[in-house]
Amino acid sequence: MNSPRPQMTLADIARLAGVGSATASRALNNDKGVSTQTRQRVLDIAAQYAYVVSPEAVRLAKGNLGRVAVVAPHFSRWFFGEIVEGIEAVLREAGIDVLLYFVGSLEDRRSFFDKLPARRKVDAVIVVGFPVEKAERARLELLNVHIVAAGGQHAVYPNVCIDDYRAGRQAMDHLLFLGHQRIGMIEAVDLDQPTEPSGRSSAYRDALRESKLPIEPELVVSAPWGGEQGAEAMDALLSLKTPPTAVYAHSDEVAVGAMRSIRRAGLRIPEDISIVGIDDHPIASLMDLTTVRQPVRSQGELAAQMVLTLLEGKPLPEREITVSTQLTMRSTTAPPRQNR
Amino acid sequence: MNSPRPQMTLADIARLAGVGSATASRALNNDKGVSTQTRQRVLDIAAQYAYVVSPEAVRLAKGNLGRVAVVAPHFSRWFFGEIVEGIEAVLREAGIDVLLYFVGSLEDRRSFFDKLPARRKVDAVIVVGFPVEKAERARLELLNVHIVAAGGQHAVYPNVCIDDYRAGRQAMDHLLFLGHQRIGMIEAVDLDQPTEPSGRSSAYRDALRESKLPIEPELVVSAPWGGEQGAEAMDALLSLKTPPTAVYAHSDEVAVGAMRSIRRAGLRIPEDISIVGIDDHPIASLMDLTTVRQPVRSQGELAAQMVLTLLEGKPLPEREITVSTQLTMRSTTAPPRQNR
DNA sequence: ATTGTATTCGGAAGCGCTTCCGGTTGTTCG
DNA sequence: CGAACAACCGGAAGCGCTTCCGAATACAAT
Repeated sequence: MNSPRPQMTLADIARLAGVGSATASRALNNDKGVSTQTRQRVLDIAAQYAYVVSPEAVRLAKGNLGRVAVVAPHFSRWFFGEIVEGIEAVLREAGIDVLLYFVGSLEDRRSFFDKLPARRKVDAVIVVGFPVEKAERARLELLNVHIVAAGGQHAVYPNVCIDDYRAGRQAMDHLLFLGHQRIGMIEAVDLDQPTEPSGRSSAYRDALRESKLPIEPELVVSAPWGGEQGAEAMDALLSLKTPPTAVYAHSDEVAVGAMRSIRRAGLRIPEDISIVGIDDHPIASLMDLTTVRQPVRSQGELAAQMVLTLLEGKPLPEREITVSTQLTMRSTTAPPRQNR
Repeated sequence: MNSPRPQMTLADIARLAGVGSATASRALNNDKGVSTQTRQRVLDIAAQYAYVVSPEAVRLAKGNLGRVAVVAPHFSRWFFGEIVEGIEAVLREAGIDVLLYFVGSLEDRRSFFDKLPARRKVDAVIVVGFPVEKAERARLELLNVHIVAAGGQHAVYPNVCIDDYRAGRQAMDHLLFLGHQRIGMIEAVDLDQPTEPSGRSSAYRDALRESKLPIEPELVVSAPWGGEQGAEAMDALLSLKTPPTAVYAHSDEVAVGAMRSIRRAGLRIPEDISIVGIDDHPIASLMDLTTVRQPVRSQGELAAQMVLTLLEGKPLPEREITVSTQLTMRSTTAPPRQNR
């Protein structure tokens, strides 16, 4: 099936073309110092024998790697896939290979950070969507590699992300503006990742405080990212003696889950309960969900570009890029019943 | 910031440990033929100086690559992300690196298949979710690499996928069993990919035919994968003089889009119109969508395992693996109005 | 004491490429 | 016509590792 046809080497091509290996190399790499005819001859021979270079040898000789690692906790979630697409697109453009590391569980992470230094495989690593722990940072520094974070604030490294606090405020202020007084929050947390207090949460409290509204602990429930979890959280909110008239969810997926609970409880959206999410996940538009849009793909692209300039040895124009978010009103939010 | 601390080489470690480079190599690789003390000494020195091997050199010397490419048209769509997760998990387990190639547009594809052979970078490639064209196949064969297809039927190469026809029948038979007589189909197509007649479509016609129901062309509309497109397609169906009482969509995303159209048209699901999708996308559960479930992650895992056995030079126990699908009934399907 | 067998180790030859450096040509200018 | 210079090319030295092979030492068997 797979004929192990002997791979030709540069030396073979050189010999066949009747030139030295140095010349062959120059011809193939489009370096100067080779006459047009010689170059053509080499190229022809190479094409004829389907010559392909050995990237290992090239890299060994040149001393660079041309590879960057992308580390993320998931890929099946839209946000991550989208961001990785962005990264891949610009990196490939630059001729750099993208190595994928999927580190879902804490255990995976640990093993990733342990083994990484053992194999000097990449020029840089892009960490997508989770904070890097102290110990992990130490490992990373060991191998003398550039690090960039995308889609997760991370002051330690150059990073690109949204302003979580601002996004949260956009959502909350919208609800407040509509006249809601009793607003619930479904706080998204990640069990597997070391979690830091999110700006999305403090935005909730600040907004309430500024509106002179009480902050009632029973109105905030937390749930892992994900629709099912959002649904459960919403069930909790719904079982309150006096449920909220509006809900602010940390993500669209969570919000959509919550919507199912509301629907199943026989309540209508937005007549009985308003709901707003964050992300502008494709599903948001399909569900007519009001949300705070964040550009995801470009976060990936920007992070990749940072890596590129870092790789060129240039300084970063700015260590932290914050991409802007905007409220996208659809039809899951409306003034509370009594105000209509 | 990034101290370009000189990287130690094997030779350095060997010298420091007072042994030959051969011995150092053996010690580090846990080969036999090294006394315990010597080995320990080398290991200590290596640890102390944070020695990391150069994978290029190792590969050059050993002659193998240890890398496989995963090629997919998207990553932000759940199906692809999930399948890639599966692949990555088993390949990493085996110590193999996963290179990512995202080939959304036709153009991307072309350039991918053109350049791939120019850099003998991988031992195998896994093609996810799209058929490989003739010309591309030729390129692939050129570089003497294993090829496996996942999530897309592809008789040419070893592959793992679902039985599209069967899945379609499961959906259609369900609708038919409920008593629907006028069933629409939203056929998903991919503009950027060479498309082959899908088993999902022939299932529709066969099912109708077997039930002695007429096949009306106006009842089938096609749309690119994606919610918005599904919504538009549904609009078309809705604008028929007599719209269908049930709709079979080729994917959940399309189905969910269609649901929005139905909802916006003031119709109720399933009372006025039933709808069934394929995939069991997480969103399906959130929308209470009846669908035909396919195991996605395991398709990725199985494909990766195929690659592994291929890489070991063993023959494949079976060239084609078909994973089974099952109807998952939720609440978007019910008997048509008049039959209740 | 001698021969034999294991065990441990180091030298050195690659792996396939890039690149420095010096040698040949061919051209141009004084 | 000779010198100066450019353009082109080949030999060979790495790049950092693995691995073959032979040397050295140790220890058991004769």
